[in-house]
Amino acid sequence: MANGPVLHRDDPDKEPLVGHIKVTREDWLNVARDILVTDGVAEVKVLAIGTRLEVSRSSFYWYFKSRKDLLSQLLDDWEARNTARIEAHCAAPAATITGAICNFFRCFMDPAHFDQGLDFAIREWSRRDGQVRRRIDLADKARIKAVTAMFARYGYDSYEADVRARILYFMQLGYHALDQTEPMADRVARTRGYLLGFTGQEADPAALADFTAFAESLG
Amino acid sequence: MANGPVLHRDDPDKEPLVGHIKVTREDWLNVARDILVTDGVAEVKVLAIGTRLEVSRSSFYWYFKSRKDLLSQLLDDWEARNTARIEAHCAAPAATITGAICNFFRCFMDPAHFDQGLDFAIREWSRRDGQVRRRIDLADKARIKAVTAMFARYGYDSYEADVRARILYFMQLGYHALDQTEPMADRVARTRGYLLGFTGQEADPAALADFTAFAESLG
DNA sequence: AGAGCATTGGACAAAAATGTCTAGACGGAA
DNA sequence: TTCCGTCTAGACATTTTTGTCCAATGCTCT
Repeated sequence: MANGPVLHRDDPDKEPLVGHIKVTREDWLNVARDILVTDGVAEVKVLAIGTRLEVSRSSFYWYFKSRKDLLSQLLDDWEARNTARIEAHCAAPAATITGAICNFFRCFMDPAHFDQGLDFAIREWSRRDGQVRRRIDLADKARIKAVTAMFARYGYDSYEADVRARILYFMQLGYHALDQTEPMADRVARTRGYLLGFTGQEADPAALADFTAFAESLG
Repeated sequence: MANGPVLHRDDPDKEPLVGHIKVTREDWLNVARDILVTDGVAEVKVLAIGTRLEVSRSSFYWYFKSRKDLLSQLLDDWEARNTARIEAHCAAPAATITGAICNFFRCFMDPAHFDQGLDFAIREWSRRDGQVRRRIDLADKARIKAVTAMFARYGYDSYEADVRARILYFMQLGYHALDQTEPMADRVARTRGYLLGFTGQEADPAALADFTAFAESLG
């Protein structure tokens, strides 16, 4: 999607090349990012990108040292795009926590503000690459910190703000991280609070005891 | 992980081949599944599997027509494993809905009952393959139907059971589906109920109005 | 118009991955 | 033991993808 420029075509018999527009480094990056999002990192191939840009692979190696170099720059690009957006939206003023949460949602709804597909694709990529994984983890920490601060602004104490931030953030992102190292007990405990509230049983101490016993039995 | 058999080695100077155990179709399938889970479908390569099994690629083509054929059989295998387990756990008897939800959780905690990594890997795979996507969609429908029936057994009406089933199911699986076609308004509306309950503001009509207006403004 | 740089095409090489074919090893049945 | 069906190694062919090199083209500036 969304790679504007049509490119250098010097077939002698074709168009006289009036609107000749060169393929830029950004063009390569844009197409690469699109393929990363739709097909995964394994499909980000030099020839495929070049074909879509209607140029040979040669010019790729003008802008990038290698395929590996391209992937690295793709990561830099993502880092500069998404995390700062979330932080900004969380910091936006609102009269109530409800309004602030709406602000948070808005961030994810405008592709100009946040590319959800890109975030997803890189999260998937991180599963197979330790380097990428480390950068994702740092980004998540920074983002959750921002959401926590948002809740804290409306009077939630440290613990309450943190739990709400994590659930809100992971509900929205789809909890793709799926941290296999996190003990199941923690996930149950965290989910417990939500379920009790949602099922309208928060006043029922028996149900709370059930869940608590269950979570502790996992230790 | 977990590929027991060591294999045919007929180096004349090595071991006399006493415990000769052949590589079976299941061995190929097991290693392929493991690679699918840890590295994604793109990394499921004939040579890689063969190396891990310590046989040449030749015998692969004895059991499978092609790489494509292997992937197809991997899908069949997954279908037979996971969905039925969820349905069984949801149908298990429990005194209260709280207990039933605990049963549901247990299903995901025992790798013998449900391979979460496999489910995740295939969900990811489905993003790039329409055929796979269709099978995942059918599986999700069947599973949510089972969870809905579970809530219904404890007195929730049709709508309430369905909403709770979806949230419980997707919270647990991590909402990997991330259906891009589902309107954002629907997601907000669905999440709204949760958030209102969780933040303890369900008694606040102003907050409810805020969310409702927001969801409707997305029309 | 000419010089110089940025960019590109196309030829070449090499690596990685799939698939085919054949000879042969192994074990069980005749 | 011999024979046959099952399974495997290794050679060969092909396709896909990456990376290198160099000549040539178009643009910009003079």
